[in-house]
Amino acid sequence: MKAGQRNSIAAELIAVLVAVTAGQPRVMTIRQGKALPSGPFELGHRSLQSGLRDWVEQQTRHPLGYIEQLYTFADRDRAGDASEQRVISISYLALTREEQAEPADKAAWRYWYDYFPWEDHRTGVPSVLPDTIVPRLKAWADAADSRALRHHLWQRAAIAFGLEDYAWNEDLVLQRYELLYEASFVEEAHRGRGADNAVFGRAMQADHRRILATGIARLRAKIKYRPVVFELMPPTFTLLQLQRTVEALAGRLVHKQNFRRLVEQQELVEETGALTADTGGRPAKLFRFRHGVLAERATSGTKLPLSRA
Amino acid sequence: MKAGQRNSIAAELIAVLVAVTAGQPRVMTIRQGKALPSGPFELGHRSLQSGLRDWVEQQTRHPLGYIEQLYTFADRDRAGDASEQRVISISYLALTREEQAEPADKAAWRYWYDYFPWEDHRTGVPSVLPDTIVPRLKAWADAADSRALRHHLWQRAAIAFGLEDYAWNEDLVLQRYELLYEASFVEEAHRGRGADNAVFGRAMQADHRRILATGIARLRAKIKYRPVVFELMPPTFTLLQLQRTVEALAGRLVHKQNFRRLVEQQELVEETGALTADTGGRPAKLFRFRHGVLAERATSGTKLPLSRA
DNA sequence: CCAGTTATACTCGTTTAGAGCATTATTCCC
DNA sequence: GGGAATAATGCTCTAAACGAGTATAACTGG
Repeated sequence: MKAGQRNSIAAELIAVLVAVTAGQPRVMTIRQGKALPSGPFELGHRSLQSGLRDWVEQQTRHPLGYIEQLYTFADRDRAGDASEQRVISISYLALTREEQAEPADKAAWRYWYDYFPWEDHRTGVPSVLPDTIVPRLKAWADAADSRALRHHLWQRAAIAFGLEDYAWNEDLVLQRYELLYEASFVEEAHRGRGADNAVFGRAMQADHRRILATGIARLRAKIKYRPVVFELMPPTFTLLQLQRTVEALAGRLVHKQNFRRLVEQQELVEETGALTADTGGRPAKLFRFRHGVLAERATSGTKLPLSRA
Repeated sequence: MKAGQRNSIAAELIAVLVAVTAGQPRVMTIRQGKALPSGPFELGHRSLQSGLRDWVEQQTRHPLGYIEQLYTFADRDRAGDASEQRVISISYLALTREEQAEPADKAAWRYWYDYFPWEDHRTGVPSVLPDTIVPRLKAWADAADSRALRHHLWQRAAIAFGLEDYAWNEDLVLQRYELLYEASFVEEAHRGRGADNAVFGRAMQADHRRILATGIARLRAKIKYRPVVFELMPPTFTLLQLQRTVEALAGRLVHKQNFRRLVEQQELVEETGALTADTGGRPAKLFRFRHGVLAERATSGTKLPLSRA
């Protein structure tokens, strides 16, 4: 059978475009922050990636740098309507430096923790977690029918949110979002019926927030073994700037001395010779990314010296 | 714009279905081992995964267990013809135990090292590497125009194949295949013009061998941090059987005592109480996978205690 | 009984990772 | 000019993880 003739299938390209500015991670959005840049894949596109570039650059006037594929899905219940038209969504993670140029149209950079307030642990555990999310998750789990199910749900919550004896794991962004979705604590879970989205983060259209969660999770995992942070850095930077960027992405603080040790012993950077006329404190050496590492090491990378407890 | 109407797009689902039997890794194929199981995604399918299951089970009569997405692509030069029809290929990695039932039709399990003879280092470096591949790569690199390019190509070869001061890295399956492709050392690179495929492994149709390489690379990387090996194991097994399976996938041997230490201290398995009436040697305890770990640990996993040099 | 084979227990030295202390070099403010 | 505050940077300590090796136990087949 010659495929495609009997099938009305369209492909949609979606980008999670990330930049870190002034120590804050941001994501490019359109429609008042309610959607990620996206557009249909068309016959004229050379490849999926070039199609993505076309759309994003058109919608946001911002060029894409590093790109990596996230996930492809086509679940029937996505659009809500069981129409004849079937859409395959192909999502990407893109990293860039925030440019001077004004984004086009309604495109705008948004702080990503506006969408996931419970994910930023840099200044300690966000109060919304112990105050609201955890008690509600507990109540939700307790409301389950069987004893086994109650235990199972609470177990999942404990792992995802670092409760009981489990430590907080910053990589579980997607699991946390999905748990909140399952428990109907995010607006997307009950469209139109209205929920207090103030507490559970800013909502997005369709499943864009889930895709964003996927992107954040991937990026948090990846910075630990691949030198991708540098895609987000300016040409030269101090080690503290680099550290702040990593911390912004990971949503948690790292041990400064150990971070330096790691970066230097892995020879990820080289001195430029210059110093910064910095904000308060002793002047810092300026570094640049040592591009050689990309060639030398197909493997290993930047492990985060995260704290134990 | 309502997408899809102006575009004639079809989606194809492709599976890299892996099993390990008698210490040998195998992949499910159709058409005399020249193709991976695949089929079009259709409107009737509930999701991409369920569509994949339908096709593979129909073509091979073998049920799929664990499934994970590999990659989605739609490069224009794939099919060779620049036709009006555009195909998006979505590939998956699937793990299973080889079943008793005869595969349907022309479906058959094939040793995956038949396709990549240079990837099996369990009994030492395959002779094809020093005897043929390396000299030819050297000649290929030396034939480049500029001095810079010569150095660059040889550098890439050295990293990918563990030459010069670089150690062999079993995860670089895809990089190695692509290098051989670039150098026109695999049959796929010059379709119809005929090459000695005996040396450079069995060829496959279209880019199926590249997809297989992607699957192997993913699996080799994944067994190091996630307990996915158990998807390939029978319900109970000895630690040596487990080790042999890991070694079959990784294409290299591991240190037996350290492997046991790792598996046990991570509490991946539990004793069944039974022993094996084994082949020669002292009887071994039988273990089963401790399914609890899947719930307990969303992160971390089974690092391989690989040898240094 | 012996050779061969596998299972299993332990030890040793090196490397890595988390944590903390100490010192140096600036700016800001009084 | 003298702190206080802020950063940068150098160094040590400890525990865990990792690669490697030794030793011993339990079985099979001749």
